[in-house]
Amino acid sequence: MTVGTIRPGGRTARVRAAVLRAAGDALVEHGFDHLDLADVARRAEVGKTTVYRRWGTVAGLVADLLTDMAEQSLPRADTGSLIEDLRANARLVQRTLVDPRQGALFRAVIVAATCDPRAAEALHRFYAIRIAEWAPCVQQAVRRGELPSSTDPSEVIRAVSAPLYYRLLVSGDPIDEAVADRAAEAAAAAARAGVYTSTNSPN
Amino acid sequence: MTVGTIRPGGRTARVRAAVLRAAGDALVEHGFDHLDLADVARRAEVGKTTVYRRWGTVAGLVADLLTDMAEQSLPRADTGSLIEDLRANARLVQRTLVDPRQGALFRAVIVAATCDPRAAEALHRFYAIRIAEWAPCVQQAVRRGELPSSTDPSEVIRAVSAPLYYRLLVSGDPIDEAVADRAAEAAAAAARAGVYTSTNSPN
DNA sequence: CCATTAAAGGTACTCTAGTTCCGTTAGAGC
DNA sequence: GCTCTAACGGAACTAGAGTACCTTTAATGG
Repeated sequence: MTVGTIRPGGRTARVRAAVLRAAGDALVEHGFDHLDLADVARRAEVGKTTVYRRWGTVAGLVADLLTDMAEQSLPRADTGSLIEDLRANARLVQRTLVDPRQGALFRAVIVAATCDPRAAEALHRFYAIRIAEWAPCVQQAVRRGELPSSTDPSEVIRAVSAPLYYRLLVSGDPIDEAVADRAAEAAAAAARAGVYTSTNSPN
Repeated sequence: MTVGTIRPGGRTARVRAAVLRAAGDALVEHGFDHLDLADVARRAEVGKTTVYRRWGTVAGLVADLLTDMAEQSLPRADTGSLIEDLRANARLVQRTLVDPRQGALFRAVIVAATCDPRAAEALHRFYAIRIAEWAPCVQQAVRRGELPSSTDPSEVIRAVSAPLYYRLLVSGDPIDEAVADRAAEAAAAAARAGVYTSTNSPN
């Protein structure tokens, strides 16, 4: 065997999978702070040296967890109506954030992103992917003539999620279906009013 | 002197002020994680035992810092036009989040809130106060007939901030004046469309 | 199937965040 | 201005997160 060969197969991949799963569990239970890499190693039935060598810090581990999460994506809706599509998106986000496990996970990775550049990079890529996945439903609405032609699709999708994350992280207000629906309606109303057109350069 | 007297005056208050200022500086420099209470004590020229005794944990200290921040509030705008008032609010938030010191501080306290119940409580009270301070400009717009009568003022104010915080914490996209203005316009458009009316109970 | 060596595992160690203990300082009441 | 004690300060101590070092396992290429 030649020198310098990388060995991603078999054991290495198995260890990574076990550690990431354990990291998710530990994050949900203890949160981003109070997260002990030795505890993660124990849960994953893996040497703690391995965890420290491969991931180094809690933030590094979370960054890898996010990269892994970005790979599994959910299909977007396509109902033929902008408001219905946006509502579907808003409710998907709402259910995710309200879910005890998923919600805690998202909080944890967002926290990690504010502490570590790699985690931040992974988080931003994650949302860039998610937003790009849903942008087509705005583009279709433009083609159908529901929205101004120069509407920025990403901006509309971001506008749907923003109020939900604001509640999760900032105001702490409850995130129910009514809130999700209002977020979708608000984004649609603003888009229709031309707020998200690229020609709209406010003084 | 009687047993059980509390002594908030003089030294105690001085120590608190010095520690909170030092905590702010340290948060801005190192962030919420990597924050060492011994370091805060050193900066404040105070015994580290004192810091541990009075605040216990990093999260506890940040919670107190937030309580202190909530007390100093900025006056709201009153231009006589909804969109102008909302724009003023959006730009105020934008400048705060973009400012190196303030931005880092806000990130830190939001992170602290996801880790500690007391910090969360303090954060939610902080934003409840800020939102209540700005709600009157929506109420006036309602009185002027710019918005439907049953519009929820708090919801409009939240809608202005949400996209900015979303960028700060989630997507990592830049937060410039144009973004702030768009946030204000979007909130105004949605409000005018009746999205934030209490009678709007989406299926 | 065998040789080679990434990558994992175990143990002993270090270093520092957080605690304990006790002596000192200074604010509140008379 | 004297007393009492809440609150602060310093130093020694403890625990556990993170590191270093060396051994063992198993993936890869021939």
